[in-house]
Amino acid sequence: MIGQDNVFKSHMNSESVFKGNRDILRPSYIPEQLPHREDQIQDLASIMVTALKGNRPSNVLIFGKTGTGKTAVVRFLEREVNRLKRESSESELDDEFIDYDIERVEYVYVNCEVVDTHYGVMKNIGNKFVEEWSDQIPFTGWPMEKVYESLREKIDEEPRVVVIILDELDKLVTKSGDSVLYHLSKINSELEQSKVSLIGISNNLKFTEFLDPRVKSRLGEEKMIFPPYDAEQLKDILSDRAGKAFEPHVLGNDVISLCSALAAQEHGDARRALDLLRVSAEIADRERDEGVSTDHVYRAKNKIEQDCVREAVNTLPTHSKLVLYSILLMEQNGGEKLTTGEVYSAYNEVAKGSGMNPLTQRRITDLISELDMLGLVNARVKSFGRRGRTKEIQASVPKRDIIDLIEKDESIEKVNTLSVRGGKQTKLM
DNA sequence: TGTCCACTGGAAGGGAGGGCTT
DNA sequence: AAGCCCTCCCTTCCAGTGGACA
Repeated sequence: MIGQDNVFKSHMNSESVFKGNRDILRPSYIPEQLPHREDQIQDLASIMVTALKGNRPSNVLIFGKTGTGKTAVVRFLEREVNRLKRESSESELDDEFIDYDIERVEYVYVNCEVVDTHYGVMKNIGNKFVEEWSDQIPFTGWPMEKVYESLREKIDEEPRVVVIILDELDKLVTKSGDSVLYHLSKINSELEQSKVSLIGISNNLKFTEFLDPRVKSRLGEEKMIFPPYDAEQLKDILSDRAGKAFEPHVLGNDVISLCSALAAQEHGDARRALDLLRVSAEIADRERDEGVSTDHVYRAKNKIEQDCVREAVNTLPTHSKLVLYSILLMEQNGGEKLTTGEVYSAYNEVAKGSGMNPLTQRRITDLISELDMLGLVNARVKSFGRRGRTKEIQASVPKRDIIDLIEKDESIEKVNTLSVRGGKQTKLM
């Protein structure tokens, strides 16, 4: 029941620039057409069509930067196969598919950024073929060999062609090595009824260097490289989606061009372009503006960047937060280009002040490297000759904002900034 | 040219925490 | 309950390093 003065009421009745489903502007949405990826779709379809005939398609490795449509193309084909399967079960298939064995094709999608352990990947694949909860592989507890055996048996229960999509595969390999790929790429020799084909998706061309040569050759039977989109192509993609997502005449003249141009500067990232357009419209909506203007786009750009940093900081483990906090406090007190030793001393004080046992310096060097990888600090190794060799560390986030954000964390005690000196520290060891 | 500093970063291993098996 | 497995986070140990300086 929505009462007379319910807080949502005024918002529910307000006009929106969106025509309805705003998920159309989310990168995960797969549209009916993928502009400027027709060639890639055809290439991949020509490999995957083998599966529809009941044979094993070659394994495929797909490379390309973020937002170049790799996942979209693969999932597009998955959807097409599922559509054929549906039509086939309802006997509505065209005659040309009469000789095909479409209902025996199964797709399994695993995002290795989310599931990044051997066990997790095997478990996820195996459980796709289980309906009963009690038959599921548990999320921990089994030896690897048993998980693999169970996965193999489940796949081989009936004759089928299983296409396993491993998205963000480089994340799995750099974190947990190539043993999953080793097992999956040789699984066909142990299957009696079924066949397995792998599609690996990665935005890092070099990750195959970490692979065992046998795995590398089995996995890379076919390779595809997705080029970045240029500004014109991004414009087509955005126009296509905007037509479905917005009421007519809502978008200002240059809104789509600007979103495309900004995203093209960042290696042609369509995901970025879509986010920009969506957030711009959300800002316009929130301010009850009737249309989206380029001003909204610039503000959306800032908002996305800020949200990214805040999200990254918020999800840091406590000790990483303490390290970042120490760096920011030292910089605020006049320190610049800090060394690992200086940061460690400051961190020691901050950790003790918060009632925590400080970690070792070895561990802190790893945490600093992680902060560097996240783009929250800039750390590079520099030699000072006789004065040693160490990292030179600088924060690359807005100091005051992030200090405030970290101080909101209950487990971290606000530190009297005067106690953490900028510049050279006296050693506490 | 050799020394030396202040680390870097790899390797190995411990232990806690999740959960299964017997 | 005891024994096992896997993952994560961490410590300990230590060889290696770039370049200023004697």
